[in-house]
Amino acid sequence: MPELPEVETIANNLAPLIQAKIITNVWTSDLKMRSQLSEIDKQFLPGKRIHNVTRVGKYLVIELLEKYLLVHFGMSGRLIVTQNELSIKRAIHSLKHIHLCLNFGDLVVLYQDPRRFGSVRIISKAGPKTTGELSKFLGIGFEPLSAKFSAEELFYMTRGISRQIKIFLMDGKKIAGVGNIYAAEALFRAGIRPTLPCFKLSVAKCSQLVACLKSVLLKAISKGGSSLRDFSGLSGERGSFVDEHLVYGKKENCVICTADLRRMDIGQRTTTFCPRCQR
DNA sequence: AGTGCGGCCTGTCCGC
DNA sequence: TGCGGACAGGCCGCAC
Repeated sequence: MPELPEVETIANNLAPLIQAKIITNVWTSDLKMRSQLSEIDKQFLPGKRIHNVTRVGKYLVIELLEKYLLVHFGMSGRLIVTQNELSIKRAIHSLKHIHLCLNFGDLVVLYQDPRRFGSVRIISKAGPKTTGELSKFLGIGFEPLSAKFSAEELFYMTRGISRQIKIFLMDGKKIAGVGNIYAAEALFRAGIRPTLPCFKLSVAKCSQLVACLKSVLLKAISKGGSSLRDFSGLSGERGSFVDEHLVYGKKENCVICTADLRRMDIGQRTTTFCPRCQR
């Protein structure tokens, strides 16, 4: 389940591999995903050069001269890069759930997504010219690692909001790229109960939460993300941040106070927290 | 406007 | 060993 650190890792790994290269050939499964390339898109891509590979929220942004190719990994999406000694045809036939294949001649980038919650789409730069504008265009909230996302900002954003803080953290229209794993981990590290109504966050708590969210995301990026079930890097390598999860998916006791961790559904998502450390 | 919920998907795991 | 059901959950569309 790629969140910000995983997508950042994918972008960082993919950029040097395909930057300045030209797409020679495109194949799609045409199976229904949240969105997929149209016939026009498919005809457009061949011959186009990759200018840049970045990340906005949980989107992988493959930048061409006139357009953005956006990949959202949903729950189970991943990229696989393969050298072209395997022809496209053989790669598609030997791997299941491939929905997009970008051929660059010397290598092939495959998008694989068993659950098809992901999306692949093309956006014209006629609207959003920069990735900042793209973020606005997509309705994506604050990049949590940007300087603009501060304690003061979070305090301001949460005034008059009654929802539980964990749901707020995971709302991409408010804060970009934070999903179940990093919301749970940041709240644990900040000592904040996931069910706390947003408006009850003090300035001090906002400050802790912003610091913990930033540090947990940065640490995860430095470790290549969390490798859980459906996520692995480009060539199948594992992100090692999974070893540093303190509450997400944990059944052991709290690493700080040894109390039993509690599991509950928050916004239809399983959440683990420490009832003693998180108040 | 803010909020909550259902639906989309299939591989994996667990209990019988 | 085989099978059914629970579970994983980001995002969108919709209703209130």
